[in-house]
Amino acid sequence: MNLKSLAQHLGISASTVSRVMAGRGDEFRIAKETQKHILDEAATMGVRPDELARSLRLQSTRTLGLVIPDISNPFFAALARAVERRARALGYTVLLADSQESSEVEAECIRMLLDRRIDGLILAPVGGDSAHLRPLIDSRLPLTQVDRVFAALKTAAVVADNFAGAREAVRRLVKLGHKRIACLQGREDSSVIAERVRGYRAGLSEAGLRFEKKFLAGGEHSIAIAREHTLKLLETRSRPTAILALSNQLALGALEAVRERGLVIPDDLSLIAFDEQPWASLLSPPLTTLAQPVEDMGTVAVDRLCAQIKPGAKASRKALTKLPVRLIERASIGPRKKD
Amino acid sequence: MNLKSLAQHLGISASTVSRVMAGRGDEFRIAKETQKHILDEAATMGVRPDELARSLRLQSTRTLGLVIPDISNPFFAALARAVERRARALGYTVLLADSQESSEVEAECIRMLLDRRIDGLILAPVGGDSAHLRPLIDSRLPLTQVDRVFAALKTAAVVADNFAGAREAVRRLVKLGHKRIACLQGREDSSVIAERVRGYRAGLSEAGLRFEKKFLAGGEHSIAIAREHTLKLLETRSRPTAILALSNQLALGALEAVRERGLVIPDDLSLIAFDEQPWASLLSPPLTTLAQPVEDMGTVAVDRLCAQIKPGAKASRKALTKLPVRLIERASIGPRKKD
DNA sequence: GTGAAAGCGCTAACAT
DNA sequence: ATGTTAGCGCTTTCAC
Repeated sequence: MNLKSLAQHLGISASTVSRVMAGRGDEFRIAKETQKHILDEAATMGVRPDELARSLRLQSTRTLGLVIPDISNPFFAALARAVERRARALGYTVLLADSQESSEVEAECIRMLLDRRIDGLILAPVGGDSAHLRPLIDSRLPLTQVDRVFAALKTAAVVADNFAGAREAVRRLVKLGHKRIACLQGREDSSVIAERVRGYRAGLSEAGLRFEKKFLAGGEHSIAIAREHTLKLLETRSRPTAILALSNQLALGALEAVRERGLVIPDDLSLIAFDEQPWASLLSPPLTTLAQPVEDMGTVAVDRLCAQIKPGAKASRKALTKLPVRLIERASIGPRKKD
Repeated sequence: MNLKSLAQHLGISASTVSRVMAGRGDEFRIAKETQKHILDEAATMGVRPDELARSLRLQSTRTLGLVIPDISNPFFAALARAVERRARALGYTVLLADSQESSEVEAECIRMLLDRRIDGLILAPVGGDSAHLRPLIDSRLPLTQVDRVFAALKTAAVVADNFAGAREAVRRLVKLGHKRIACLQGREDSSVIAERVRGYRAGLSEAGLRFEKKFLAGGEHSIAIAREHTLKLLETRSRPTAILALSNQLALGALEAVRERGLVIPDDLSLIAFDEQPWASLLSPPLTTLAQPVEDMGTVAVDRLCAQIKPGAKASRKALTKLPVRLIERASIGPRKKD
């Protein structure tokens, strides 16, 4: 059932039906009576305009694409939720694609979304190389990067203040007397990790502590790898008295290692982790976290994207929005014990 | 840039270009040379067929819809991931919609997906009433329900064996000597919860234990509510010595309550929870869980859906696929102490 | 106030 | 081996 057959059924033209169904009956001064007729019949017959045909004709889909590296990571799940909610509020639908932490899959996702003529794209890139994003940039599709971003791409971007967050965590640990503070990182080629490491180093430097290479461990976004690296970290002769884990996944790996080694938090080791999670406060002891403003990140990303989509949009909305990170202090950190 | 202009540019007809771009050049015995021409030029000019126009013409979008109640629930996030992966492998794209645990939003999501002419829908209904699904059923769109299902709807469906899982948990607790076993439930009008409660009662009954209403607590899928109900549960004079939490969210609420009351697991209380999570093994003590085969559920749901989409599909693929739940025993359960 | 006709970009039936 | 034509369902310009 489509508009045309509905029109035939009612003995009027498709144009009129189309106009009324688009809610523009008054605008075209179509008789109230005719309007009511159409609307009533459409409702009872369950006729709704075909979005596909509509989009083809209008060359606009009212659809946004969202590409994230891993929907099973709670941070991205929360981000997706926020994006979806905001987009819905603005009348957009979201096409979600999971790049599975792979640039190849990411490229494929983007191609697919482009084929579907999305009106704009929110992208949390996997990281590493950005060569595969060239066609996207060239397509001039409205684009906002979020979380992980390639600064060189000069697109609108929304990130957490990863630098300040990491630095604050280190400051807090320094204040507690820690001098050997390790950092457990993820993929080094991700902007998020790079910024957090920068903040970590800045925190050390402020306190007059030397950055030690052996205290910068990790390199993968995986619980298993994080566990291994932490085990190694805890083996070193003068082992760290505090660890800053740069994501919730990494924190889980670190916690496994700590448990295996039989160490006690915070007596033997203080721990701070990025990403607030429902289970953080339930660990023994409760985990100190750096809460990212994930809800805001999603909302702002949609807003910044839609600002580009609007007809009169300036081409030059390239600014980077940086949102604050909040330290939630719990019992997983404590004063450095003599050692 | 589209096929037509590419055709003009090359001085050949649009049909030929279309046929070659669809990878059917040989089938139509188009000269190898012509094919190469077209493909090369398309590649360098970055021309790709418009999926919108293609879908309109073919009346098929190669798109599946997936509606889940809450993407920020790790169970559904994992499910979405599995569905996406499988669909991609079969050449489908997934449109994901989050119904935000609301039947109204669910109805809206479904309408939106229907408007976009998806080829099939995987639905994890919010639960409660199914009246709003009538138009969906009437549309005769290939449909598979997953996780939560309305049995009355007679569609293909994929669920975990919630009954057996809950029963096994109770059996295990009974074997440890527990007699006062409570159950912390979510929305009672969800088929998942109903089945788990049924399993809980079956487990009690098998052991000759009486079902006590006051030991069946909860009624909402929320950490905060679960905490409150658990607090009440632990206040009762002869309080339970074991609790079965029917989801990971509910377990988190229960754990908060236990911590607040200053009780020790498993000495004062044994705890088993549905849903395996990365943090379950890191709690003190590690949490005994009932792992759902979420990966399989997603995969099978896609397969069952695609079986309906295939041209020669039987209209009558209404069976319910039930996948096994696995008990992962950890230190959060122990023998009943004298009390 | 309403209708007829053209066209969005594609593919398939029917030419040759 | 390739081209011509019609039409998927919609919106919009132009006409009355």
